[in-house]
Amino acid sequence: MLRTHTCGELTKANDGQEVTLCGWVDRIRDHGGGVFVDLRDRYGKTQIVVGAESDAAMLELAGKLRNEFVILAKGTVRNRPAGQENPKMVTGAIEVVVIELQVLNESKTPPFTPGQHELPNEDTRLKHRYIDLRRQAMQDTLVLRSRIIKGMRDYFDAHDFIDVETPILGRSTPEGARDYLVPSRVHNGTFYALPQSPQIYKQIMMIAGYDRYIQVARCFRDEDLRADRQPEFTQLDLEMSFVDSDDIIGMIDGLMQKLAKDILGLDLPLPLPRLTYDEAMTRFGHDAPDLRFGVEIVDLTDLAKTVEFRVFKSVADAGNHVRAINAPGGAAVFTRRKIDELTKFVQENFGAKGLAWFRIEEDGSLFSPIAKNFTQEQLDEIRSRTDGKPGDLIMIIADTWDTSCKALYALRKKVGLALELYDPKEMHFSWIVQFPMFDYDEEGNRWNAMHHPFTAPLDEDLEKLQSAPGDVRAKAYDLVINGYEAGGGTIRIHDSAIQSRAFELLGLDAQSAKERFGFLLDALQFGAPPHGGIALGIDRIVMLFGGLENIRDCIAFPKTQKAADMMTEAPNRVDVEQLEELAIRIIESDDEA
RNA sequence: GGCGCAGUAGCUCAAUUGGUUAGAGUCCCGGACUGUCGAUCCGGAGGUUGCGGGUUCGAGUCCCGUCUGCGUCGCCA
Repeated sequence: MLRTHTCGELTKANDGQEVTLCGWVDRIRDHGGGVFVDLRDRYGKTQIVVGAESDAAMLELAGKLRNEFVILAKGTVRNRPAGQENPKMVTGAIEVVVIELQVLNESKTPPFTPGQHELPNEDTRLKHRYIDLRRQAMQDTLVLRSRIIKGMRDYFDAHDFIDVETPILGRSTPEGARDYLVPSRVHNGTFYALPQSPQIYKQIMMIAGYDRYIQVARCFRDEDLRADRQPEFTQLDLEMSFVDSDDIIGMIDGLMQKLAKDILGLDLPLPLPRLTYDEAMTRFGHDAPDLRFGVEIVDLTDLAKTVEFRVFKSVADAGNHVRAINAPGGAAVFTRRKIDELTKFVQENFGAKGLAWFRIEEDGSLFSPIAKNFTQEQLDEIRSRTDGKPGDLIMIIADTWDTSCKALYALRKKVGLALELYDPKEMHFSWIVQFPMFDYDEEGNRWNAMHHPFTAPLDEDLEKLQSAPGDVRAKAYDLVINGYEAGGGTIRIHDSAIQSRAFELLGLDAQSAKERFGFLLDALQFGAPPHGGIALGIDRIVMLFGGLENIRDCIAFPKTQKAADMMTEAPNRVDVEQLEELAIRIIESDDEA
């Protein structure tokens, strides 16, 4: 090692010691006769001094240092003169008086510096990611990520799980998300698919008798990005045999308790709270609600049937829904203009027909442009059902179930944020369980698997597979943290009769099921144990534990919204020779339609 | 694919109703200075206002198109 210490560890205890530090020049304060340099590595910063003790040559060299030069400084640790300590620095009690100074490497003037106060725009950060990754915040996050993954591995190792790698080059099973495809050279005209998850492999590991499997698995989905979604992401993939839902949930409960304690110092009481899917949709309009605050949805459909107001009455009579949320103290924050914006927002994003609202005045009366359409009794009823208090704002969506859920969920999120109804540092863990097994595809006129086609139904719902598929609930569970889906899993079907029935409902005949999943269906017939598992989104968990707002900040080299890497400029065009070997021809489209 | 926000000096931003030579801080270059820690002081350099059209006597500003980044809806079994 060129160095004897890092830049984050020297204290008064090292006074008088001769040390050698290596690092990057973070900042220079040049007084002519004396130069102060903050030297930085990933452990911290230490002030080094070239001053009276130094000869002219070293002073000249120090004067030539610039931001992000890589230097080696050999010197003596010395307590700083009285009054010159810097309490903001961990090493602020000491400084290193330089005896020998070497420039290990110069740096071009960087487009931005890791220590600068205003963060550059994201494209600049992504293009020069090596500079961005020098920032304290990025380093903290990558260390956090490493600790979380190690915590997971330690926990599962202690519970007898084994870590198995599954293929990256796999078979395309076109269902769900789009695949990333890799052309085969040996078999021209055929393609591998990158895994959307190791789902099928881990089930086969159960059939093979490795009853506790984990993997830190890279997954790929060729779909559009979001702040919390990357095309390439990492999940903690897990599968267990001889288990039911409670066993998987319990295992992950234990993991979350450990991580919360080790990483955040939080004591999580177990079991983590569980909500059924129906409950979540009814109370919050979403299957991953943010439970750090209340503001639950109140159903006013029955009341709406009795009112004169045609907008409400017609919706209710048509079998649709009139539902409300109450923004506590929202009247002051959501002005008429803000409400107009919210109305436009729910109309444009969710196709809602409108947004009705009531403001509760100081005297308890309800003010609204539509108030004249209601009797006093009806107004009182609206107020009491929504638990309205003076200063509150009641927002009502009259629409289909689906639209009212989406609009009210989105409004609830905005209300929680705008009214600061929760502490941003708070963490709330919960499970959403008993998802519907299928949802109906109106356009395709058929049932779709809500999770995947191997998900097992609840035992008590088995007979409804014949009579009422839409009412069948699945042995499925999602882990929700602060309104984000942090993981999801299911118990799998290991009974071939039930599996056949599920395929039938999904419109897959025996022949096409065999074509698509033949190898798994075969394997399931050779002694498949009852099994199930879960996948936890590691990037999202890092984001949530780190209190961050987007997933790119949790990944060393993330992709942009158009799935590009700004640093390497991937994806890129390749040589004609490469394409020829793969028997691939590019069709250039010159029309913009 | 839809909707929205943004793009001006290396970086972060400003520029009145469309008006004359596009400014500031920082960075960079040169100089001064031994106790700074967002050092200070003096001087200097630095611009295809993302790109392409259009309107106008005149466009950073208005219009059309396009590219890039971000947010979001669709999408993500």
